[in-house]
Amino acid sequence: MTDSRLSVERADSRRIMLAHTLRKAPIFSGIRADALETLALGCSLRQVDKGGYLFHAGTAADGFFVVHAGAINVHRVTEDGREQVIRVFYPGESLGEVVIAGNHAYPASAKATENSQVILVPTEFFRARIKADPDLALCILASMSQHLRFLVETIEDLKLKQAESRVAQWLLRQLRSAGQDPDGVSAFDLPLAKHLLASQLGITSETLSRVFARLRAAELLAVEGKHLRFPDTAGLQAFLERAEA
Amino acid sequence: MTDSRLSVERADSRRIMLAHTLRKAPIFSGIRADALETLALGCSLRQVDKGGYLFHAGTAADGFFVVHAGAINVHRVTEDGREQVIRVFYPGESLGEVVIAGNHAYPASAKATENSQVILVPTEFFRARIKADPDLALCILASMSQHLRFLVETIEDLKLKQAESRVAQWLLRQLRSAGQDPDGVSAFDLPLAKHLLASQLGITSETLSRVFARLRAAELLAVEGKHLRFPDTAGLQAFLERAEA
DNA sequence: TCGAATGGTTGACCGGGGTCAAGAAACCAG
DNA sequence: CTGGTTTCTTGACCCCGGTCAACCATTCGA
Repeated sequence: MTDSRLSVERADSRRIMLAHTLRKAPIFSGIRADALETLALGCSLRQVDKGGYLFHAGTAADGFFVVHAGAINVHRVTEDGREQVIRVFYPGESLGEVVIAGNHAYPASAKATENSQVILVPTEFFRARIKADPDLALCILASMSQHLRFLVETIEDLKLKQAESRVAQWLLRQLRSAGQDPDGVSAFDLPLAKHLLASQLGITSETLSRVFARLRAAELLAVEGKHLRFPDTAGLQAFLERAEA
Repeated sequence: MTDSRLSVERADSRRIMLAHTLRKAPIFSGIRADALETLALGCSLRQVDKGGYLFHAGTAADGFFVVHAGAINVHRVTEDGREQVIRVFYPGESLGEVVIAGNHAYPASAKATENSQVILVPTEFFRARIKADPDLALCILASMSQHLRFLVETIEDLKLKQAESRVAQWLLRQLRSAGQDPDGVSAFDLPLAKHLLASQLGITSETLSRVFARLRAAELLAVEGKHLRFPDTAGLQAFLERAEA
């Protein structure tokens, strides 16, 4: 029965791969390795091509997701078709945990902005796992807290700050999370298309272009395609503090 | 030892009162009565005068709160002093659950907009209770999911809808949640000052005034101080659908 | 190799809503 | 009633940023 042996091996390596990805996800950082492997047994890997949807706002919930590769754009769409990006998720990050509580649908839509792989953690399966291991509930709680903080800050920014501040702030945050020295010359590559960044910041791509142009004129930024260099991060910081408000 | 007996009786009646309020809070709707009374033992009632703060953004977390009476305004303040209301909470609603996960501070500030009483559920105590009764974690999860949905919708509204739509939408929601027949003549009293409502909707009080004036001109609304009457709710609904975008 | 599609930049225009300022109205305490 | 707050309304003005449109720069499939 070579066939059956083969499929067992495949299932096994798949489980190990899933568990490996789950372990790298911050949401499960507090979970023991064996518990994670058990969890991985109920999960599945989904391939989503660029532009493909993981789910639509208002549709029934399969479960929540952990990004394995690629990038997932979570957004709302109005009746007349305009989009507001809520946030873009990258490998290791989790989204849609909101469906674990209650039988509600997703509050937003999610689509891949590049070819992606995501791990689906099915709602019912995960709920059952929570009963066995209540720590899992705390994982979700912690992750949702993070999301909540992010959303609260976003709301403040959207109404209380202008386009320039939001862009400068975002740039400085990226610099920091890229681990660069905050007061030296540094640079990074944009992880998403500019029009998506614009939407996430609540502005149009035209406005983003103009802000970049102004920062370039002030010699605080150099743009080469997706590659951004910052000749004067301290100056950018000062610019932000001046523009703040 | 009349003194001690008295204090026991006081503590007893206080516990019963707290448990009673907690039972009415949607967040604990799934919890058994005896478990709630145990929970009430670790909680305390706080009086907050109008204008007084429950907590400030960034400060260490005591725990989360359930509103017993009054109204609590959760908001963010920028460095230059401007405020953005995130949401106003009324009796039965809970806020600050975000501090249950992790040792982080509150993401926003909360102050009473009228003399209020709130129940404090201390972080450490509640965490201990979760271990004894994991269902409590699910309560928090459900409540945070609600908040998350609310925030996501707020973000969409702030960027994608105009002042008129937001006001009309808010009015119609209030009408519905006031349990009024949605297609008859109806009315309600504003539960908060107009400038607060304006801030929650992400506009200035001047703009709110102007929107009210326009609705009045269209004979969709009559304003008498805090009392709002709606001679034509169907018309208001139509107005919203027209203005949506 | 050449369109066609996609993404980005720039300019001209304009409108929603913010700001400032002056009243009006409501709400007190004396 | 009266003077002082606080809250709300209305008008005049103007600026940020959205929209529309033209124009590059890349990428990609045929």
